[in-house]
Amino acid sequence: MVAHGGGFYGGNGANGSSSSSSTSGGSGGVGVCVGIGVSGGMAKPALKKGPWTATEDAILVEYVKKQGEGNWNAVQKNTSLSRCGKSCRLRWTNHLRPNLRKGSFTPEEELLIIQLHSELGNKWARMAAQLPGRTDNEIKNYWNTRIKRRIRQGLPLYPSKEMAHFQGQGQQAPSLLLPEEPLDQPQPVARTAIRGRPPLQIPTQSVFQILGGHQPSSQCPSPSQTPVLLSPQPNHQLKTAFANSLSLFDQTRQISPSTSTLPSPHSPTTILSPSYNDTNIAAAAFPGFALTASVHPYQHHTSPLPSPTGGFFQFSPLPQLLSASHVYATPVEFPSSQMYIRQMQKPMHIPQELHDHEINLENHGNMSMSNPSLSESNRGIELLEDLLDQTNHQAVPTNNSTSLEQSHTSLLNNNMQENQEHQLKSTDVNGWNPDMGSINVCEGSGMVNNKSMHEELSNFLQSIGSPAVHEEFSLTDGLSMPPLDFSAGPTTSEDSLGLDMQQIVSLFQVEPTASASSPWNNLPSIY
DNA sequence: AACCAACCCAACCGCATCGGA
DNA sequence: TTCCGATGCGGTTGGGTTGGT
Repeated sequence: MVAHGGGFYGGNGANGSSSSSSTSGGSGGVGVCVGIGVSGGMAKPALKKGPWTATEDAILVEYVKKQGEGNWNAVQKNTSLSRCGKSCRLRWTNHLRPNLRKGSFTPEEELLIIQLHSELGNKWARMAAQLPGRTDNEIKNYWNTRIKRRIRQGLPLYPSKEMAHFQGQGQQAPSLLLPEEPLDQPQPVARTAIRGRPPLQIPTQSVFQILGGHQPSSQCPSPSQTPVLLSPQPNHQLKTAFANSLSLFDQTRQISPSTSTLPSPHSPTTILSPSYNDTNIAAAAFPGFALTASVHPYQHHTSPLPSPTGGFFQFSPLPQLLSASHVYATPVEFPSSQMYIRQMQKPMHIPQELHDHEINLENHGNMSMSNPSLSESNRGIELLEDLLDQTNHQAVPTNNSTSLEQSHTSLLNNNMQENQEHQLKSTDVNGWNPDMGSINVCEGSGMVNNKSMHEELSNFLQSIGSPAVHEEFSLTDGLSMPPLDFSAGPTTSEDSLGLDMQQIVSLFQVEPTASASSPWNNLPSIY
């Protein structure tokens, strides 16, 4: 092997580009050998490429039976096989090793893949480790074809059936709420009549374009220093709505009714660009939506951290406007791991006046909704879709704001103000809504996989003054840890709770009063 | 039947990491 | 500490297959 000048497949790039084109045509990959076959003056069997034959498989299987796995480069030395070690290893792991599961993925496997991908991103090998008998290549191929199709069809990455499944299992759901749709089946793009209210995915760069500001030049280390400058343009209100959402990325921004009011459309407004602080959560209020994640380019994994060079922002429907209870999850970076802060949302009571108001707005907007409680979010969807349309048509914001858009932005303003008023009404003297439900902090599936990680998680939660964890930790090594008990409550200041503060404020749309030094002092008795 | 586009998937490629000398 | 081979991983390629027209 060494004698070959250190090269797999001949050790140079020369034959790389031609690759399998030379091998394929023939049935069974007969006899096309590419690669450097000569080293020094001594002729060596050329390294074969392309599809494996049954004979080759048999040789490799026999070899592994005798010698065991590993030392793949020795295969060529010790057998008649003219395959490089790399190729042997690949063939073995992907096709020949025992206990491989062949055939299409089961629905359970598909769900697991989706869940794992939401947590791990494109970590195919790690995903494969949790799917017995499946290879990383298989999973990768499955995901890539599935993703390509869904993107082409304009569908979100994670169908809601998976969400329902995770909720039913008490498992961790990805941070996305999605429309009802058959798993992995082609569907037409739904531009209107959205019943399930899908999240919307809007290219990151387009968002920054729409905002008319600068996008962060790099993701790290501190793009939060870069302000986004909003210029006053006809669609200023729309942009401001976005800006308000994006600004909630930044935990230094004070969330209060005064700061969340719309700025004058005649003056530029500076907001802070998304912060990349680890403890920050991207759960920003938008009428009927929340900015729940950004999806990184090429990796397809969600994160609270927007990627300035690609990917897209994801807006999900706010759960409190849904008719049934929903799990609303937001990923947050956690030391050495990932975890979720999950809100177990009780069914939210929607006051009659708000309900009526929504109906009025619908009538005013000539909208026909079968479910009044969804109307606000549907307007949000249309707003966002309009924006998406803009970006899809390469329309950097110009002066031609449509009447529809004006109507939308008007409704947007009304709704935001109405929402605020309603929130202030329904919260207690300290600004906390007793109907908010509980917050559980729990691990991402498969991430807290041993006792030490559990302890690490425990320490972390204590350090941020987290409330008690109600759920048991199911560890992947079969152990089950008792719920973490922080019933003594937080001991830290509001500052160290910034992470939770912002999420709570935006998720529950409540406004802590300035005098409430520590929101945990006023949490519902469920804690 | 022929054509074409989309899909599937095995295999390849480049790079990163690990570990031993 | 450096070098280098072995291994692992993720992205990409391209031929075969399938389904629609």
